[in-house]
Amino acid sequence: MPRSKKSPDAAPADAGAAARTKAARLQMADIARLAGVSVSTVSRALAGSALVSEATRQRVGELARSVNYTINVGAQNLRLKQNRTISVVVPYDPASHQHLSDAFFLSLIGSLADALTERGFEMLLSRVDAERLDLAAQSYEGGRAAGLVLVGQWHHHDQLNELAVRGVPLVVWGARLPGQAYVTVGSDNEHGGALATRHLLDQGARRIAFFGDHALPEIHQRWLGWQRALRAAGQAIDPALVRPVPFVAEAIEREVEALCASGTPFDAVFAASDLMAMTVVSTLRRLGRQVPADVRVCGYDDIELARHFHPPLSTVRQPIVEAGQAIIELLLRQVDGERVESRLLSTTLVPRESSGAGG
Amino acid sequence: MPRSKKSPDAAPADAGAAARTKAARLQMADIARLAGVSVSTVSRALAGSALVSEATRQRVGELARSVNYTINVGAQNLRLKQNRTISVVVPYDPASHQHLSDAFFLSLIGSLADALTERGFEMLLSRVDAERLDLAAQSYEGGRAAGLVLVGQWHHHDQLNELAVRGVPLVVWGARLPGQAYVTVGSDNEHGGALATRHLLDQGARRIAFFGDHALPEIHQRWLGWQRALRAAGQAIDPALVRPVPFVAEAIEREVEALCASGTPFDAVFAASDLMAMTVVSTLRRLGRQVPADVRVCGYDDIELARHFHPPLSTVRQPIVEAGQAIIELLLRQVDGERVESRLLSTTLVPRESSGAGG
DNA sequence: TTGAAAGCGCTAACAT
DNA sequence: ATGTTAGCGCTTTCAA
Repeated sequence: MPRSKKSPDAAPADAGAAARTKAARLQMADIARLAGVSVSTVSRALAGSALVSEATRQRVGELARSVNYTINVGAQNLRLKQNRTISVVVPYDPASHQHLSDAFFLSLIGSLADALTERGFEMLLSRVDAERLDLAAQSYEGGRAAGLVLVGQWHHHDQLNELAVRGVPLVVWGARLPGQAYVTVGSDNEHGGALATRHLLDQGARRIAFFGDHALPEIHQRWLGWQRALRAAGQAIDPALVRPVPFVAEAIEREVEALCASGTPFDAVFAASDLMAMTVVSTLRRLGRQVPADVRVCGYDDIELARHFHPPLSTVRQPIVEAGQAIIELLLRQVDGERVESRLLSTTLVPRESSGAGG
Repeated sequence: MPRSKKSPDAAPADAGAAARTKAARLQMADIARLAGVSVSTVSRALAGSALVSEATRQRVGELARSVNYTINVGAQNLRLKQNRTISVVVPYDPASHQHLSDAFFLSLIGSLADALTERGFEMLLSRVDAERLDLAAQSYEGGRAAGLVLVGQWHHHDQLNELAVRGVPLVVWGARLPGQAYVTVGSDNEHGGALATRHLLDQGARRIAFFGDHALPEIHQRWLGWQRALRAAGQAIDPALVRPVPFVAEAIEREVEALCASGTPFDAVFAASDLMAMTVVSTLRRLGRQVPADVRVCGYDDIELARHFHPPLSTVRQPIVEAGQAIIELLLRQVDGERVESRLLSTTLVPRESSGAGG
């Protein structure tokens, strides 16, 4: 005996299937029936079309609202081949499988969310193994997102280039690199590094250690800035003062201990991030060195807590809100088919007490 | 002259329309053509169906991979009426129109992202005016998300109840309240408040001020814990020591100044969040009061930076990773049609130097 | 001003 | 083992 023509598919017997929709949600046909008009009319009314009489538009609109009907955006997108979703991807290092935790990135995500919300876009947030960045493009390829934001460039210049060449609308938060086909937004890391270093010199420091993993593009540029400022001041670059260290509290603590134990004299630290600077300060203090009296410290990022730290942390501000806005602007312009250039955001020095500045 | 039957719609002349897809993405029909099979076969092959020969499955799979084809999840969801997306909503106070910035909430979002990624779900992140929480349900009603997480309860008990009654799968991070139809996950705020307070008493404090807006449910419960611990110690509750203050740095600073200026003696502060505690500490220091020598301070949350603060901040830990896991677990069980109970996560005291503990 | 009907990209019954 | 076909919820042409 043939099934009813209305249901070509078997009634789902797998009642417990994960993520299966429960109670059927209202749809346009329901509203149409309730309003006594056709679905086309409902569609037009809800879209505010002038093709529908004022009265009908009102009636349909109110009806929809009163029963909490919301248009099915998936179906709408499918039909319209459009899409107001942006996928924000945070690559993670599979080795450290670190959780999303750095205050700076978290804030950046907040500012991206704000920038998207302002423009009526939605944000799809996901984490992806940094070795499998090609996966990041799936939400685009699958039509789920109109474009991609990658928060953090890591070592994956080539994979990113490939995505861009493939035509994926993409903006990466990170450093501008030679031979780069993708669009980046980032702060002027080299300038920022130089600002911090010159400031420490101005405060009387003569032996400034650099803390940070300069294999990463952004950190590398901050390191170049450090070198440039030292050279400009006529100082030699002492390799013993370069302390490559990942963004991991334990590693930072060990590195501070190692530096102190090494006997290499130093009277200042420029750390590649505020979080790192704070860890450096607390470790120095534990080892009996005063900040800023014995060691002047400057960080990078200017996260919210920097000014409440003790001593208040001198740092280089990366303009987070502006960053979120710029990333989204450049991305949406790409989505519209425009060709856009990478953007370098200006950094500013925020001198506070940890470097012996102000009070 | 009639148009070709293949294109019932006008060719989009609005080339610049925002968020319009550019170059047509590959679809199943393309793969089918390239592989010389029907779309059904491609669909089955990609789904790993046993109904397709091993050879074909391989061939189709490789072909799809080689051309970066990804299934259109929107269309798939529409057809399957399923959905592996969860909408995470952060309500914001329209008055302060504060940006997403508190480290605790940001970390919680990170842990939600992790919990969802683990389970193969995607996360849609959005901010919504706290007065219009009904909007939060739209992503569910519109079939865009299988369920909702609300990060922060604020004053909107009633609106939340309404959502729950309407059958929206929903989990709220916040306090468990009487007459609550929705599911919450939150830390045991009253116990946490009592823990902190008793700890301060144990450290010798006798006049403990409470900082926080106890009109908010979670803070209210921490405040109750404070009261309970004081009573248990046989202390009177001095209203002058209750300092209701919002989570805004300037307001906190002013409140500390006011308390100091008031002449009301106090030798400890229990602050409703770590961020607040840090601001309190830095303000006290500016006013010449030593922490912990003159004033012992304890916070709430145990954000990452608490232990690197100076002095390292005593606090009550809310288990963030566990929170993210619990929220997602309870939500997905609701999505599966199960009825679930709210969950109270245990809090633990983390004594550090700001309260005069350890070293 | 409205409705009927086709089709967005996919899946699955049904027919081979 | 594979193809044909209907239809998920929506928008828009075309016809009235």
